[in-house]
Amino acid sequence: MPEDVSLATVAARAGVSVSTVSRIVNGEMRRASPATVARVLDAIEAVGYRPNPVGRALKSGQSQLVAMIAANLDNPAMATIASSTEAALREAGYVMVLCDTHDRPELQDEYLYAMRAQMVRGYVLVAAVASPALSELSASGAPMVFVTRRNPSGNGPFVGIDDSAAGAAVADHFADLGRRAPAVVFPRLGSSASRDRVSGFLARLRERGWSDDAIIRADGEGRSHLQIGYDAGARIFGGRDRPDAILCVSDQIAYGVNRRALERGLKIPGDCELVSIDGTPLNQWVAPWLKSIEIPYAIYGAEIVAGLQLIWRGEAFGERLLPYKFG
Amino acid sequence: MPEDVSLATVAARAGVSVSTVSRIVNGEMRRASPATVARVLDAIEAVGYRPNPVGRALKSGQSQLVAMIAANLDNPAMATIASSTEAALREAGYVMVLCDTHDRPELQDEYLYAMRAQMVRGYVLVAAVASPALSELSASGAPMVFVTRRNPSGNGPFVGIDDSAAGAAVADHFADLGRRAPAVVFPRLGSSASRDRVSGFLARLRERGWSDDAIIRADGEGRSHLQIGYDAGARIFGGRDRPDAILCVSDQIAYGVNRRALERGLKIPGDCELVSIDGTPLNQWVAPWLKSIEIPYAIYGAEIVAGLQLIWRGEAFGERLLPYKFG
DNA sequence: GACAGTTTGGCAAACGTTTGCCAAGATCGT
DNA sequence: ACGATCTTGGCAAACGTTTGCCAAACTGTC
Repeated sequence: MPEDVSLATVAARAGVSVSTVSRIVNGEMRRASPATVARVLDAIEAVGYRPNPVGRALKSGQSQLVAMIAANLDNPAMATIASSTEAALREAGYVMVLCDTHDRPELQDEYLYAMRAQMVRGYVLVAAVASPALSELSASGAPMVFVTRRNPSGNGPFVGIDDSAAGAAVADHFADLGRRAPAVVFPRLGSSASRDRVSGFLARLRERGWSDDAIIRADGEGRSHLQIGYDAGARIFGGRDRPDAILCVSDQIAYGVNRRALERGLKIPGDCELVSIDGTPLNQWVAPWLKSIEIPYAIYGAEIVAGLQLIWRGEAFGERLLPYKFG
Repeated sequence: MPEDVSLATVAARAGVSVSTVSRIVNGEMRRASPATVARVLDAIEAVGYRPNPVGRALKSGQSQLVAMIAANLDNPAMATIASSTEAALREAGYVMVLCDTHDRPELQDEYLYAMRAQMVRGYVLVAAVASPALSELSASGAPMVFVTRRNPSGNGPFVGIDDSAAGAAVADHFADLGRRAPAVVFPRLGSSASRDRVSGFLARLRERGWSDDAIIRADGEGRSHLQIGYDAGARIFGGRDRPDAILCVSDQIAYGVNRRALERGLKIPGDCELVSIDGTPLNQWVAPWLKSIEIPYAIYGAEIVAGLQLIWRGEAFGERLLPYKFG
């Protein structure tokens, strides 16, 4: 209903100037007598005034918008991160702008420029990829938080898990279970997360007596983790050395590997134990055969926003490693 | 790099006035001599000018923002709609703001007001729920497109499938297969989509000779379709009349029903044929046992944006029913 | 009763645009 | 050579805010 109500509308109704209303709206109550304040507050109520974020942004040089630049929304894990971040931002009075880069650096750059033009308050980069605009922006000191993958150019605030430790935990699990032929499946173009998971896994296996070439490694090309798992599965199950335990660095890779296993008539987890890192809740429903390191994506949003707020206040925010569960 | 470049920067460098630059930026080439145009274009290039969307929005009363108000991002189908819409909007030069209402009317209202304050160009409502602000906004003639669920208050532009026909197609499938005891599982608080799917299914079964009480109906409470399916599954499989074919009005409901079936030791699709309406690509990987009406969510974005553009041009846009595939 | 200090509130500029209007200068027809 | 018309471009207002600064009008003090 309130169509065109601005400070001027309120000011006219309360019989004061625009500046007085503005100050009251912004909580500077000392700048007016109690009587005036009351009159203005009444007027605000009466006409249903709400501050115009655009005018505010123009004047102050920053909007209430926060950009989330994500690599791929079709990935349930990222969708959950997006959803929880959106909720946390709203809670804090901000509005989330969502950009899906499909993992392409040019698109990421286009978005970064567009978002700066929008005077966004901050950037949340989920699984960011290296790109010119990113290093530029990161160097300029813009408020940003990296999620899942660390800043590909330099470092910066990070929210995620201890990927290396997660990989090691899976190695321990395989070893404790008495498995003899462990394997790991990962994307060829690894992010920092993938790499850390794999190297943590390998390092722990070495510590527990495996020789390096006794560990089967299979990577897959492309951006689709489903396809990566499926392709790698072909090589793993087709080779001479059949693994009896496989670490998949993401849920989707595990889905792909499992499909291949099914096609080959293998029993999961009977013939081969499958463990993934992600552990989205959907697994319980559609992939009960899958054991996972569960990453608490649903609380990422709160951590991300807490981090942003620290940065806005000028305080330090290095990294926040969240606890995972091996369920 | 270009930090604070505005029309004024360009104007100063080209030795013309701000207005001239503005007009040229907006393509009004006839308002200046070719020489001037060239000079201005050079200056724009040199300083790396990009129009400030905030200033523009303030002046023109509308931003380049389009609000997507979705019920639940954790649902892969909606995530895909969000992703494809985002891509189509970017293509057309707009920026998507994402709001997740978790199906709650108050939150939806909060968002609608916030988005109007942002002077968004249009609204995309995915699975909208009835709420005061929605009827208000819808009555005010704001540009909006309803997706998946029709406008709960009145009608408006719609993008979706012919839900009733989809339900009927499943009924035909069951009949043709010779199934004798069909069932349907749906959420108690049905959206227009759910209702149409169910009624299309029932109507066709009646046409093909079933009496109304021979058809098993099971609904479930709550917002989680997974849980709805799981709960309904308990009743369906626990009852005396075991169905031999079940229509689940969404993928997630089917996941829930299937889990229950597994727990009861039933073979899907051997003992009972399961068909869902949604058919997200993930099914091929994690639910090969599920037959689906496949809704082309990946092309929703393009249709939605095309619809918005029609509306912006003042042309009519009633509804767009997209073809589904029964795969 | 004069002076300083404090309240209270308004004026006006600024943020980056867009656009109606006006004014020179150029072009043309007669 | 003179008015009519067109071209080219600038001035200034406006969109809704915020905020530095100034000016009344109080309050209190000696």
